[in-house]
Amino acid sequence: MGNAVSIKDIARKFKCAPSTISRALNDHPMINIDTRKTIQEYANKVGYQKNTISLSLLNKRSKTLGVIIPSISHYHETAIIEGLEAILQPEGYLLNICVTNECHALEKEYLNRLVANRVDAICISLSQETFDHSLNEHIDLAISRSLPIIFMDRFYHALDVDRVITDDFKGAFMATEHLIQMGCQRIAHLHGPRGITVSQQRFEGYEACLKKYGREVEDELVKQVKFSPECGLEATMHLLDQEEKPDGIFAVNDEVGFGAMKVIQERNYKIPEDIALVGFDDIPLAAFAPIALSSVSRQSKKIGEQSAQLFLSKMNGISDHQQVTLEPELIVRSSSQRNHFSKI
Amino acid sequence: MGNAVSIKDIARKFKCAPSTISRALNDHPMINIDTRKTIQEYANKVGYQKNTISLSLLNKRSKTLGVIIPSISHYHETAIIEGLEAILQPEGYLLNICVTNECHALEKEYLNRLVANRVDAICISLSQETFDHSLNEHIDLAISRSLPIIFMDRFYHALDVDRVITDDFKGAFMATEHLIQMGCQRIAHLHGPRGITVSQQRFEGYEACLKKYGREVEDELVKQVKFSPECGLEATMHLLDQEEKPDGIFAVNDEVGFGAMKVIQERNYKIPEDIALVGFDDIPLAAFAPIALSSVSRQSKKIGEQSAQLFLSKMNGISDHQQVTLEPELIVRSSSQRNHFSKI
DNA sequence: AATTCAATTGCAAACGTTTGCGTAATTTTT
DNA sequence: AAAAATTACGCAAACGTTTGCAATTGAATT
Repeated sequence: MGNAVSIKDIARKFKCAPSTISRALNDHPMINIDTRKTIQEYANKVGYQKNTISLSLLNKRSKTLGVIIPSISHYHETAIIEGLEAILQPEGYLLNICVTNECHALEKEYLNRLVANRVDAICISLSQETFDHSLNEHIDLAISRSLPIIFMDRFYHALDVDRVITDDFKGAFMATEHLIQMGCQRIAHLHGPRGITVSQQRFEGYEACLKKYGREVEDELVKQVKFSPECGLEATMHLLDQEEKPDGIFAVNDEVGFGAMKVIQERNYKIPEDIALVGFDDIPLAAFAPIALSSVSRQSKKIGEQSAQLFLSKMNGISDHQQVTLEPELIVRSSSQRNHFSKI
Repeated sequence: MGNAVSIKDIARKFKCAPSTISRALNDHPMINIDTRKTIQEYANKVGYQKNTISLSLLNKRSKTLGVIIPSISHYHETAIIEGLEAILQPEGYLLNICVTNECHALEKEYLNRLVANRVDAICISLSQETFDHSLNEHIDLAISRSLPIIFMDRFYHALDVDRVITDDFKGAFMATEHLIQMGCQRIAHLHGPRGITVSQQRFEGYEACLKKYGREVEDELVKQVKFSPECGLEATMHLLDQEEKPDGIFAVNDEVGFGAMKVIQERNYKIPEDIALVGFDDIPLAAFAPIALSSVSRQSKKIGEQSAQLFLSKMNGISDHQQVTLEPELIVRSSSQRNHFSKI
């Protein structure tokens, strides 16, 4: 790439100043119309392409958005990226995507690298470690330098920030209430990893709903899992090993729900008659689970879109902080749809 | 971000030349050790951070890899990204990820944007449209400017390129042969979209294997689908509507396999006894399908890793083209594992 | 005391582009 | 014909950093 043709090269060719070439290529009326055309044609012929880097240096705008996410292996995260791209591609932006694997050190490293690269803003979903130990100095530092930071999915301790989240509490509440309405008496919860806001929020929604219907959270009905089908399977196995089994399960996400379903069927329990099951995220395969899996959609793509919009408004100089909360949607499928309804 | 502190700012503070600051910060022995320490401490205090953009301009190296992929919603693509990051993060690189949605115009637009941004190389998986219509000028142009282009997954018409692919032909052959060995007599294929190399390769592997065992491809046993469970379901429905039904199905990928499985079960056929089923990609949920889905692993993460390695070797000045072909692996699960074996 | 040498630091160019201002050359106005 | 206005272009600085070379200082050697 050392041989890329520059404005200076063209200027040499035409024996004129680089500024003339620059103006000609930008169709500046100050330059004679014929000169303009000639230069444009030549530039076209030799495949001249503007060097964005020098422009970034000059304008202090890189036309790039940094994206930091803890993982990229689930539907939710890829849908967010799709949402970001859908809005930002037409605006000429590029995405620098960094995956932290829930590791704080990596998050910090990536944040620094993005700042050094002078991205115009950063959309970030905090890592679990950052959350667990409140290791926020790197974030605070970035904010203090007035680099726009947009939080996605996970709350941040400070209040005056920009963020786009789904109301996970409400989603979990809806899922649990649905199970109650389907007549479930003992509703278990497959709880996500500690320290992640969504895990906490979903548990609280589950808890609040039980309370509303005069029930208590029973510790033996709450199992902690990672976001994988294997973990869902194992935890559900333990649930089924208890003498008093659950007749409804609310899984922290669909992958976990898949795992739960597997072991429930292996043990020859009927879904939803014996055990009704609801997941979270509404992944594309949810409807193709052994029994079509009910799920709470968190509008993942919309999170990306809204974050992108928020970013654009920042770029347009809107400085007051915005906090967008999206409504979850309960998608009822066979895994929880019972024909006899609750007596409640 | 207009307020970021620069080397010039520090130079003003110390009433010395920017070059001195630069050398001090880089621990250059030419600078007095005490001066060095003082400057470094000060820089640290005010949170100085090197501006990578100016360095990119100077070095003609942006420490960024452009990644162009047709989609990001499947396991395969996200695993590739994970592989790229795993290798390139420690080397200080960032990834500019662009999703084309199989659209040629977008691919071209993104390619230009990446070139303008002077990425050090581009890892690309060509869009379907680019393939269908051989719209390769944008690629050829980039190559002619000696920008390293690494092709992932899909072949490219030219021979002397860098590429990392899985042997899809072989994988498909293995899947089909396995079905034959399981005693299947009428093996259907759910064919991926036209114009995509992997679709073509997998079909050819299927075809070659049938030939090897003295069979012919029957047109009514080959249905074309998009990479979604919905399409898999619909196509399989048509297969089952025929009077002579298949007793084995090789699906172009696992999502399609999920769709196929759904309708097979709805029609009360037994898997694998009545119909054996094999997918492709070995997605994490494959083992959690209604009947654990046999699949061909294409080592998606390794594609990313190898592409990254190839890229690094390019950066180290190795100019001869490399073509890496990874071996697929057949993972046999319940959806195809029969207890009585073929008489062949 | 004159010379050499080493230790520090500054100067200026370079990367590629834009842009305010100055300056020719040409045309229009008085 | 002189003054004013217009047209078309060049100069130079700026963005932030690095680096070869020159320059300065002071100490060590003759």
